[in-house]
Amino acid sequence: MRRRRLEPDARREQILSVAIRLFGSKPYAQVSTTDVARDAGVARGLVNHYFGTKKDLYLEVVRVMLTVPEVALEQLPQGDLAERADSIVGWFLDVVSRHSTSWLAAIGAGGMAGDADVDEVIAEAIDIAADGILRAVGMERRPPPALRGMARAYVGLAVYTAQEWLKRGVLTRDQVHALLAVSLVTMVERVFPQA
Amino acid sequence: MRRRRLEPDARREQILSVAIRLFGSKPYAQVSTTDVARDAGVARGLVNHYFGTKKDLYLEVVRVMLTVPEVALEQLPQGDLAERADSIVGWFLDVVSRHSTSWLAAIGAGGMAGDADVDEVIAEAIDIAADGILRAVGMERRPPPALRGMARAYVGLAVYTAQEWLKRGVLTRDQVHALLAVSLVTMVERVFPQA
DNA sequence: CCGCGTTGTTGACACATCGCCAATAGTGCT
DNA sequence: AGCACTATTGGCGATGTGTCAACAACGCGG
Repeated sequence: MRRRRLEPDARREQILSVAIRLFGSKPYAQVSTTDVARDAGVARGLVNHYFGTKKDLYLEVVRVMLTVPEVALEQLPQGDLAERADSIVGWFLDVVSRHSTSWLAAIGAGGMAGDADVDEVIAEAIDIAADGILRAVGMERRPPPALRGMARAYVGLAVYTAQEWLKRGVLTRDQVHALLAVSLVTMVERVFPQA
Repeated sequence: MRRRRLEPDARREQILSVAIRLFGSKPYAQVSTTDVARDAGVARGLVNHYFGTKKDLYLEVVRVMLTVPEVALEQLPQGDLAERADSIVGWFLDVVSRHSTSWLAAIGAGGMAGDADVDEVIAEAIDIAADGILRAVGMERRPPPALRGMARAYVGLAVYTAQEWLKRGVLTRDQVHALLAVSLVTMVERVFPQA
């Protein structure tokens, strides 16, 4: 058996990419560390050596999957609320549809939702998205907790709606876009002020 | 060792109640059939005998948890849209807050989201809720798929928002109520017509 | 070119959980 | 009381996971 010796960073990267592919195609419980090791052409023990526990590996995967380019959030048009809502929704749908399968698997927690650590990682991603929404619609820099909660709820709407489009296929992109844009304008004008 | 022999229905019911309690307090992976058997004062093999696999048992649990009283959905006030939206939202928040912990655990899939069978059970519950929403706001009996998709997305918003209230505590019930009522009216008037 | 130490890598052991099934022993009936 | 029915048990085999001592690939000095 020929062993190949890689730089730790390279090996870690390689195993991680295999894990991303597997966790992106099957739920958590249906992916064994043996699968990851086999596909990476590596002993199972090495996976634990680099990532600790299986859940730790999964946390890394989810982190990568949910890390979306934050770019182009600053260069939003300076038009009125409706225009800004339109463009932020379009940006969100672009990001989601680009790597839809892995994104959906991650946001659905691929079978580990309810676990405290996994929930925390997902919550962070939703927080980032919610803050992006708030900034895009011209909210203050330091929003009160209630306002952020409302923004997170809106992100939840966006997630569910995107699933109806990408997973179920019962909505078109235009319908999703309209639903989210209208909802966002309504929330900004009539709900957010209550916080 | 003293054995006690029960009627199959009674034993099944007893084991199920224990499973509901455990799955309601910990995610799927952290509940072993050994735990269920021990708390039920029963051999582990008996759990498999009555429910088959562990996932089958979990499916039963989720089914029970998400089965909410469909009552009082017919006796909604016949006022205008805003009034009907108000009362359906109030009813939803009542149901959710009554058995909040178990309901949240179930709708979050307690660590099995992504699994096809579990997703199906949850999807059925959301379907029922979505149809209830559509009927409450006076929609047709046989809504087109797109319309049901939009209604399901709204249910998703309700779920996320309820979590911000019950789990995070950053929103008050009044704020949640306002958010959901306003959103529902907006969707019925300006989004649903597109389907 | 050859030992030699560093360390990436392996294989196996211990433990936990699950599905399954033959053996066991309550329970009601004659 | 004896018996048949079946609810119930306990253990076996398979699978998955974390850990760790041992192994070997690669760089380096002689």
